[in-house]
Amino acid sequence: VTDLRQVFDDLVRFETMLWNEVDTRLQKASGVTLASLNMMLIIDATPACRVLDIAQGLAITVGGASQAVDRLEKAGSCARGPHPTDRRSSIVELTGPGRELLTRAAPVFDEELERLLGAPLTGATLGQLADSLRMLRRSASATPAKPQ
Amino acid sequence: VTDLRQVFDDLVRFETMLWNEVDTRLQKASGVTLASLNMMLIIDATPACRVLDIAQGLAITVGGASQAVDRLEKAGSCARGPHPTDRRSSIVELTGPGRELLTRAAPVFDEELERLLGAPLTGATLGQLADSLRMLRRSASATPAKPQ
DNA sequence: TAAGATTGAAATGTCAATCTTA
DNA sequence: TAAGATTGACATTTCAATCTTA
Repeated sequence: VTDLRQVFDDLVRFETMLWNEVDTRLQKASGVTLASLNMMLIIDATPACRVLDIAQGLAITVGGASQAVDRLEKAGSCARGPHPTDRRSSIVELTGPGRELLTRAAPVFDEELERLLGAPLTGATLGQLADSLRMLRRSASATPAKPQ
Repeated sequence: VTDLRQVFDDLVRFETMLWNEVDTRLQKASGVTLASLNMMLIIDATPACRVLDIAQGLAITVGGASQAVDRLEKAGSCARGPHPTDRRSSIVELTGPGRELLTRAAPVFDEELERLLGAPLTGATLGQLADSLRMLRRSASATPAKPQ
């Protein structure tokens, strides 16, 4: 049988190393943090993106997402606008400079992912890993400790 | 070909959800944070454990590990003692209450791992996941962005 | 000089309380 | 009442500077 503690350990430690290395490289090459890039990718991919959508996309709390938007907005990479049908919400959009930054940083991001995630595994093994992680994520989303 | 951004996303988000759910359950059931439990497991498993060993085991910086030991020591779960051959170092050991806490919290930890990691996957799939993560972790350790 | 460790400041997340609008 | 969002207090990590000993 598989040692679940070992799997947990390898998962958490690899995620930490992966995040830190990509983040370091990204800041040196493009001046963006990985957290910012991640958020910009979500904003870019979500039509009429709300703060709540960012929170769910990043798997962080709404409060944390609101503060993250503050920082990205202060940096000039995104802006809040009025929501057309719900005045409790704002629409978060990338600014011109934000879009530029995203265009510049994305290739660096992809290079690092290839180096740390793609290169060490064969195509078939990587495909199995992708399937397992997608399954685990969906399963965890469906079975929260705090229901509702 | 596999979408590496999607793999990265699923990996990071699942890790976040897994960590937060296990942490919440652990605090309610045993009054320990997952960060503390993780550190106590390393201290328990490492003979003559130094702060540096904890940093490497958790994949965090030495500064962060030093502060983490401060907190665990303040909580009464571990203690620094003199290193027998190197006076720059300390030896970190679990106290009696720390060992008790570890004994009480470990089963809760294992239950949560089974629920969120073991149950959603078949035995064979889980075994492949374990192999891939071990490989990726070793690979990332061997190819740091900052050499040495 | 280098290695192990500590410290303070800055960044980023959680949580709980609160505000506004559905 | 509930949902979306904001805010302030707190926790934990990184980074850089510093201290002590090899």
